[in-house]
Amino acid sequence: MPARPMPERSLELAAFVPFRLNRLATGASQYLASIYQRRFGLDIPQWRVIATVGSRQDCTAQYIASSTRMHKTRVSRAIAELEGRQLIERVSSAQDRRERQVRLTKAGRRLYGELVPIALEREASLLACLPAEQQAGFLAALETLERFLQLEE
Amino acid sequence: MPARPMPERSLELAAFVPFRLNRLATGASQYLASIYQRRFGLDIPQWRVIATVGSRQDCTAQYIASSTRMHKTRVSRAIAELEGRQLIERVSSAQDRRERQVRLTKAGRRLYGELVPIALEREASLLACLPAEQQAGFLAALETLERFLQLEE
DNA sequence: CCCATAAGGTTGCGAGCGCAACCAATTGTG
DNA sequence: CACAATTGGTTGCGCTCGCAACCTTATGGG
Repeated sequence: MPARPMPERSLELAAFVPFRLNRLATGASQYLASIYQRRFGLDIPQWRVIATVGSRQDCTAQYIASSTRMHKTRVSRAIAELEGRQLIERVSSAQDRRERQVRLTKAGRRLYGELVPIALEREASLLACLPAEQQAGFLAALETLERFLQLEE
Repeated sequence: MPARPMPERSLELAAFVPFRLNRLATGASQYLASIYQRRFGLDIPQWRVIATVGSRQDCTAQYIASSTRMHKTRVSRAIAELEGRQLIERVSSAQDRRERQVRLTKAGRRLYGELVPIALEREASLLACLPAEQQAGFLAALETLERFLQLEE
C-alpha cells in the first residue's frame, strides 16, 4: 500500500491566514483613515500618540512606544510634529531630567474630544457587520492569538 | 431629567479593534518572517509573488498585483529582483506584446516546493493556539469582515 | 485610417521608517 | 567617589514604498 498522497494544499495566498490578516488590517486602517487623516490631518503614528496621551496624561515617549509597539524613533518624530502643531506639550521631569512628560494642550484635548466618538463609532460600525455571536467569538479568538504571539501590554 | 451621561468609553488604544488588527497582522508576519526571510532570503513582496506564481503559472504582473493587493510598482520591483535571482522568468505574450507571462524557473519550483510545506505548517501552528470551535468562528468572522471591506479578489 | 484614450509595465522622486550611532542624564559597582 | 553600564530620547543614513509621469502597445470612435 503506497503512502497516502501528500495533502498538497498548494498554498493559495488568498486562503493563507497570515496574508489575510495583513490584508484585513490594511483594509481596516483604510476604513478609518478618512477620520484622522483627511479630517484632522493626522497620520497613523500621530493618531496613536494622541490616543495614548489622551487616555493617559503625563506619560513618557517610552511608555507610548511600548504600549503602541511603535519604534521609539517613530514615536519621537510623531511627538515632534504634534508639538509643532501645538496639540501636545512636554514638560521636563524633575526626578529624571532625561525624560519629558507628554500631555495634551487645550487644542489637543479639543481635537481628542472630537476624534474619539467618531473613531469609536467607526469601530462599532465595522464590527456591526458580524452577527452577535460571531462577534463575541471573533474577539475571543483575537485575544487568544494576541496572547499566543505575546502582543499584549 | 438630564440626558444620560455620554458612554465615554475613553478609547484605550489597546482595546481598539483596528489597532489590534494591525498589531496582530504585524505579529503574524514576524511569526512567519523567519521562514521566507532568514531561510530563503525573500522579503514579503517577493514571497507573495512566488506564492502566486507557484499556484497560478503564466500570470501577468497585473494579475499578481490585483490578487495580492500590492501596488503595481511593488510587484514590478519584486519581479525584477526574482528574475535577477533566476527564480522566475518572463516570456512576452504573442497576443499582447505589452504584457509578459511570469512563471517559475526550475530553481523557483524547487524553492516553492520547499517553502510551501513549511509555510502551511507555520500557519497551522499559529491557528493551533485556538480551540477548535473558536478557530472555526474566527475564520468565519474573518470571511465576513473581508466581504464587508470588499477585500476579496 | 488616424488620433485619442486606455492598459501593462517601469522609473524618478519624495516621504516614512528602522537601524545604528549618538548625546545627556542616571544608576550600579568596585 | 569614579567610572562602566543603562536608559530616555534624537538624528544621520539607507531602504522601501506609493504617487505621478512616462514608454510602449492595443483599442475604440469619427
